[in-house]
Amino acid sequence: MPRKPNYDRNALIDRARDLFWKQGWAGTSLKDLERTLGLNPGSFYAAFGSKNALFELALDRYAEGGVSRLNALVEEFGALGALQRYPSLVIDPSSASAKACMLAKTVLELKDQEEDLAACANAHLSNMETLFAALFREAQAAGQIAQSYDAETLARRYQSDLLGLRVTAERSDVSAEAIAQEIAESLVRLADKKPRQSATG
Amino acid sequence: MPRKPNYDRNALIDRARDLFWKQGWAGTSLKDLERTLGLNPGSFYAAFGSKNALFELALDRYAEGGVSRLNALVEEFGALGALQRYPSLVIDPSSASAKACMLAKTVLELKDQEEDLAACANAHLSNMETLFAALFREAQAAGQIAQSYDAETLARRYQSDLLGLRVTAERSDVSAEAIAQEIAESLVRLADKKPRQSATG
DNA sequence: CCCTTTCTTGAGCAATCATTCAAGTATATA
DNA sequence: TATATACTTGAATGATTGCTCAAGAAAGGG
Repeated sequence: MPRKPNYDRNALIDRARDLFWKQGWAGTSLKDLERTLGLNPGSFYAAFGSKNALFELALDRYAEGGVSRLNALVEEFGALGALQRYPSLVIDPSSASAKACMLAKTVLELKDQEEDLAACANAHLSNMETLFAALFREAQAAGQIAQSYDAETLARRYQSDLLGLRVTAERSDVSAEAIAQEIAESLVRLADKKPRQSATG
Repeated sequence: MPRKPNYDRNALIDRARDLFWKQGWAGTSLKDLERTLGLNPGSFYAAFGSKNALFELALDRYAEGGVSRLNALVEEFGALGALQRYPSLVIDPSSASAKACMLAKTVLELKDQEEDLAACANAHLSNMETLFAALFREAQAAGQIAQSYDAETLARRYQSDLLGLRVTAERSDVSAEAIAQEIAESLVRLADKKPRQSATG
């Protein structure tokens, strides 16, 4: 009997994700959202409940996108190939509304102010790290990376490099692409060499 | 004839720097500042002019501290020694009010909203990169790093790794220290090996 | 002690914040 | 076509934002 909303909720979440990604949590007012989504306050709150609820949906949507882009690379290029190409993909100027990782931005901005949202972003980052570790293990099983490395350690370092790359990309497109290449090349060097037991102080 | 302020302006800037560092620009209200600095609105505006003006002072102060800590390491351990120790120093839990770089946080938060402040942070980051490059050149002159590397490229990559490390440190103290060690060790490997001309797509 | 100069106080400003809600509008079923 | 059910509208809420300014308090020089 009722009436259907005259908007595509899914598309609205995408647009909200892009806006939050670019402007951050505090930097995005409800007026901004109303304008970008074409929604009046009443409709907005009927659809999403609150600004924070929509932000969490945007985080989930963002993380989803990252995972599926990574999986697409795996299908086409295999585990190691995906790990090598992901850095370049993620700072591709033509792709997204921002370079820096939205999850990292959220943790940095909201750690002290909105624990719940920061925790959500953190969980998504941990999940990505787990995916990376699985890919490193796969590359090891394929003999492309020496068994002597710990996949979890490699994944942590890889994610850290990725986060740095994406911060750098927010500052300068040119030097970022070179760094992305270096990250990819460094993975090749893990094939033969064995890691030392760290003893440096 | 006049009266002297009953506060230490320098100390206030330090405290403001710590607060802005932890909470960000939007996350720090004037009420927060008044409380932390022990200043009423009138005194605050007499002393600093505006919230943004104080934020810029805080950025300068922050950058100053980074430079002088790096220089102290250089005096004690030389160029390469400083580059190796700086990552660990910068995420030392006992040192600072936050792990992530305040300059990077500022760029990420304010790039689209407060161009002037973001540009200021950006300039400080570029300055640090220049310092890193000089240290890499010094290490090359001392025969500790192969001449075939480009010091500017090494500096850019080093800074990017550092930024990633500090974002990671904001999430987990334990894995960050391990990454800091890896960054230090990777510098040693630059001694003998020659870089390939990058040709990977 | 007086006077000038500066600093401190805190009430108050307009603007903006996220959010609510009552009234009006459209639509699918009967 | 009537009715029930949602959705849309937009004015209004109280809280908070960064900031101003007039009035009062303190302290140096004479």
